[in-house]
Amino acid sequence: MTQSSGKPRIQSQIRLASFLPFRLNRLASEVSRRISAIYGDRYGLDIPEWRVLATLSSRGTATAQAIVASTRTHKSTISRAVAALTQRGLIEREGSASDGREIVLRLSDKGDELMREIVPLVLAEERAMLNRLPAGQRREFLSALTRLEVSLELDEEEPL
Amino acid sequence: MTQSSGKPRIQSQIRLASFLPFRLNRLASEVSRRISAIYGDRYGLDIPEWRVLATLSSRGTATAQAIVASTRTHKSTISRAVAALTQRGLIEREGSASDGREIVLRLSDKGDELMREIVPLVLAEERAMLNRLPAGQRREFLSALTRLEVSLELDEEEPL
DNA sequence: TGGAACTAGTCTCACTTGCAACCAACTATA
DNA sequence: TATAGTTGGTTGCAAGTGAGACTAGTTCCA
Repeated sequence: MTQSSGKPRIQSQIRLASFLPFRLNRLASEVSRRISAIYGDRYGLDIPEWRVLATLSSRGTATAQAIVASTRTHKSTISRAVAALTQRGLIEREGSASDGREIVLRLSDKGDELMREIVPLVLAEERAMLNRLPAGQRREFLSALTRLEVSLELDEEEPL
Repeated sequence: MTQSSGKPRIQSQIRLASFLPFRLNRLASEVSRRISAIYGDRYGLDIPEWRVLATLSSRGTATAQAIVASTRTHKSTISRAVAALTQRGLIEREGSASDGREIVLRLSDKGDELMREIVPLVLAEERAMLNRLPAGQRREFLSALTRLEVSLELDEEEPL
């Protein structure tokens, strides 16, 4: 009665299994789970902490605000991650000369060593997942991803 | 010093902007945000509630356990969503004849009407996002998604 | 038939995170 | 140089969620 009769003009049933946001969330959380198992279990970092370290590893220095903007993570979350990492001696904070409100962050030697250890493991796991796709499809997938990001304006990030 | 000298054999720097889990999470949350704005703002449903309704709309009836399995959502989350939806009169609970522990769930008339109203809006928004990709790339993207799901074993769902 | 092992669903607890209020420091305008 | 508005960062609070204990009901098998 629901769909076999009458005018099926409008799709009024939905299947979660083929519904884009559901699929993306499920995939993203599985991929994150596998990656964060590396830095989480072995090194006791959570996702926000990892993002801070990765940003600093990539940029050298950054303010909390810059990390907020580039990771699209809430500033209170970043603030807490920064506090925890400082506590553990993995990053260093230094007042900015030009703006007394800002605090410039950088990896400590200890943090830098840690990242040199973790990053190759994490990138290897990322590669292993992407390699489940044949090369052509992998390229297409990544370029579609890029196009969606641009189109949804997710890529507004200051260049390094 | 870090990368311009010596052996760059191993990649020890990371750029979040090109890091798969980061990109997937960001995309998934943006896509979810846009879709859930529809059923959230206008109809006061959260994501777990939406998942329950969508599953029931698609299957007709289901137990909480079946919804847990097919949505990969924690059973306590589903339990709360079911309670809220029952409270609002959108779904009905009926003890199972064959198994006294189970409760069979189905949309109420009110819930069915609601879904007939929401689903076309939601699907239109999903289509609008996918249509930002040209047809060929869209196909490739979706089939890569499927392949990743299979490969990561995310698709173990009972058939309808 | 009488446990032992298992399953469906609820509930409590702890943890994470977003919101929003807040403080301190900066900028612009008069 | 006083004042209003803005911005960087922190913190208290509340909401949402997962882990896991718990209850009730079922299945299995001696």
